[in-house]
Amino acid sequence: MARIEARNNALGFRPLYRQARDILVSRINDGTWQAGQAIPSEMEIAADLGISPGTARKALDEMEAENLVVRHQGRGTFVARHDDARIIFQFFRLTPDTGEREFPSSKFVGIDVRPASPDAAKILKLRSGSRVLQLERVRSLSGKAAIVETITLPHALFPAAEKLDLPNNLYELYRAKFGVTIARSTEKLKAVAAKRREAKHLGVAIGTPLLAIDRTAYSLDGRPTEWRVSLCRTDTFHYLSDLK
Amino acid sequence: MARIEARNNALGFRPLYRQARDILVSRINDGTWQAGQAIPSEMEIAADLGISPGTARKALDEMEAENLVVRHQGRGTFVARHDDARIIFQFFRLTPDTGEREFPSSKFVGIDVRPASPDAAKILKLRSGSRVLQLERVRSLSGKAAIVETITLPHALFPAAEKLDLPNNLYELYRAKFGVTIARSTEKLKAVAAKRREAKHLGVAIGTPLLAIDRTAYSLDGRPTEWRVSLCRTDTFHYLSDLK
DNA sequence: CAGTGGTCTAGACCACATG
DNA sequence: ATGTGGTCTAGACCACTGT
Repeated sequence: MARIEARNNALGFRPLYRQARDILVSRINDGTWQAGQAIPSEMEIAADLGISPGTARKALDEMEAENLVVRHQGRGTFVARHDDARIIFQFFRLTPDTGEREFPSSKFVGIDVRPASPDAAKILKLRSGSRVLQLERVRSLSGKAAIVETITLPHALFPAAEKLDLPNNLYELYRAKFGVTIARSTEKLKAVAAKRREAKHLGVAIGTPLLAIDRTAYSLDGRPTEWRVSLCRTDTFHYLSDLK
Repeated sequence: MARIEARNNALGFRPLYRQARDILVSRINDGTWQAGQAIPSEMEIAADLGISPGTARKALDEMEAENLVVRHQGRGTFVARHDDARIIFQFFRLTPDTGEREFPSSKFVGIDVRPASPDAAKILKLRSGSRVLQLERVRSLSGKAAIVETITLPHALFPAAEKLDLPNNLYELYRAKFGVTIARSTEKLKAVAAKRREAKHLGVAIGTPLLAIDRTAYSLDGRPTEWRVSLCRTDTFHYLSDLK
């Protein structure tokens, strides 16, 4: 169907399996294959793209390593969903000191559309002054307010989102309603003192040390798509980081 | 040389390439292949183990993903060194807010051998009361004191280490002098208020929010080998975490 | 049983580094 | 020119899931 050139020696050599990966990713990206659905078998993909099964398999190996697909022996290969537990915990690292990892609940305390601040414009690569959607929420773990969070999104990518009933799992919303899949993110962590606003929301004294997480999240096409600043109390929680 | 059984169907099936990986890892672990050295070519390994080159390659793929070896097209495969920049930054995530990542300098301020605290014994899986080596140091980035660090090691694994001249890069020391290779680690992060001791070392006011990093590091054989608590000022630095 | 992904093999050729 | 790792192919068989 979509034959790939094997050789492109001049200055840029892209392996066949990576070209194949890009084609398969674009089919997820453009909605041809929806989250949770099975994609064609390795043999079919190989035939479609005019490559050998081993090469198609290597493309899928990469996509599995990137958490874009999930494979089940004997069943097939499926587009990853953001509500699979392991995908959620890919991004959510705050954990109770005792007990199991847990998905937080959310209460939105602010939703509005405004011109992008210089910081927001820079991080999201927007023209300064273009409109952004700003969400504020308080998240709880084990029934205890743990996180005060400000989320900034390009309004052009999420039109009229401010009129929706916002769910707990935003990344699943981005995908389902706006066709935006968050693939990876970068977080910068600092320790800061609680100011009046967050102290009130979290029920701690002003000046209490909080963990500030400054996250930029990137969609499948590699563009920065969400800016999120989270202030977390860490008296009974911690941020878990595995270095491999 | 060391033939592997292909089939072991009864209740535990271990792929050939993983059995091969384990054999290769043990050769790094026992010092047969030293850090920085080239290991035999894929063809030689395949012949040695009585497997096909593709299977040997897959074993090496895994080891490369685990940062145990580094491959260079046309040159060969080499045992990873902890002084390779990318291996250092695998574990050291504190970064100046402006500018490039940088390796910190160290000044040791305390070295002694003592009975393990209950916490230390639990984390390092030691009998309570067995002896541990405890190191304290202050680390600087861009010439500015940034981290106060307490490192706890099983004394039995690092005999007479307290008499050595301790270098900046401890993981390279562990490997070179004691044959212990640190392969991965887990970090728990919290925001805490500076107490008198760390405030003095870092030149900040008591009560300043600091980032506390509680790291347990595991050696090649999977056993907890080092416990490290780092208190970091994050006014001009941040902890970088990539979520993929 | 058929169909899927997972493992393993065997060999050809390409890209890169070194002598 | 040689040897290394990297890519690609083609096919066999194994393990698992559903019908």
